[in-house]
Amino acid sequence: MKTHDDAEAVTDLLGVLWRRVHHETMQRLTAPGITPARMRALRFVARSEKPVRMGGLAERLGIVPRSATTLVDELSEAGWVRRFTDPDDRRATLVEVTQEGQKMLEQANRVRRTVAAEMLSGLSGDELGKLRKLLSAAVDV
Amino acid sequence: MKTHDDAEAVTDLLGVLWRRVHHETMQRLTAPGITPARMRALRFVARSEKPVRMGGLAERLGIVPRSATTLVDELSEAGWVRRFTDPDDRRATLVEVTQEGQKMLEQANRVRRTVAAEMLSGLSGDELGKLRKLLSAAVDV
DNA sequence: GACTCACAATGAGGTAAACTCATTATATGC
DNA sequence: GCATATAATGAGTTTACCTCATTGTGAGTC
Repeated sequence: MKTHDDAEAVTDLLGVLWRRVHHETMQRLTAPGITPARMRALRFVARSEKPVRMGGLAERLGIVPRSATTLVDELSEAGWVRRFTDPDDRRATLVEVTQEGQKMLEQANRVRRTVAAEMLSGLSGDELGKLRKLLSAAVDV
Repeated sequence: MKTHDDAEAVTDLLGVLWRRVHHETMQRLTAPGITPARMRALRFVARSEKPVRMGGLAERLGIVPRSATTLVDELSEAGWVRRFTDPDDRRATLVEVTQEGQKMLEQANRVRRTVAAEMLSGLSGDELGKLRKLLSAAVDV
């Protein structure tokens, strides 16, 4: 069954590539407290115009709410985000990026972009675009 | 820079997909002691005709030798592989799969294939083949 | 044959990034 | 006014890696 073989191979390759990107990024992000997961969370918070709810963040990141709590704890500890209770629903907590967070994000993004580009340098710009499309399609099942 | 954007997006998507596959596999592999990483190691050992050295296993899996030691500890604990000293180089340790290991691998492979296929069900067989090719190219830089 | 250097594996300890289960505070439908 | 649902979090665990230091073995040199 060719399709099954391909699916298996793809999942293996995903793991290999993902670990590689993760590891290389960790090597280069020397500033204390920066990790790929935190950056991803910070990026999402920073991109949102309105403050985001914890739950929304978790969903967007594809993790369980409890994990988002820890993530935001860490970002907040570092001074990159601020937490406050939603006045319209006091059960909820909202998160927004700080100026410091904005600044550090820009720095870190340069590293991240470089690593990503290097890791995928075996592909042409065209292939990269195709890869992105295919992965997007796979994610949005 | 379109290429950089694509590269960034791709690395994010890799993470999302990889975690999804990982998590779903863990949910279904009910037999105790099975994890994706162990399966991957076991698969490599089982596929090799000759017993493999620890170092070779590590290299193949893309991890440091010390991590392979732990992995083999676990597989061996579960009775799926056997360790013995290489008679030709007494510094080295060789690993080979046991019958039990073979049996469990076949079982687990069914789950694995199913999960992989489901996770990637948004793609046609053709797209899957393309995705595999692109990822292979990216990995073999 | 002893010495130095390299290599293979592993002990000890650490980190990142998730997870589950149980709990507390708040909202909402009946 | 009460049962039920939802939001976040405390406590504890798991997976899958990592580095650094150590031990045992092999190989080249003098």
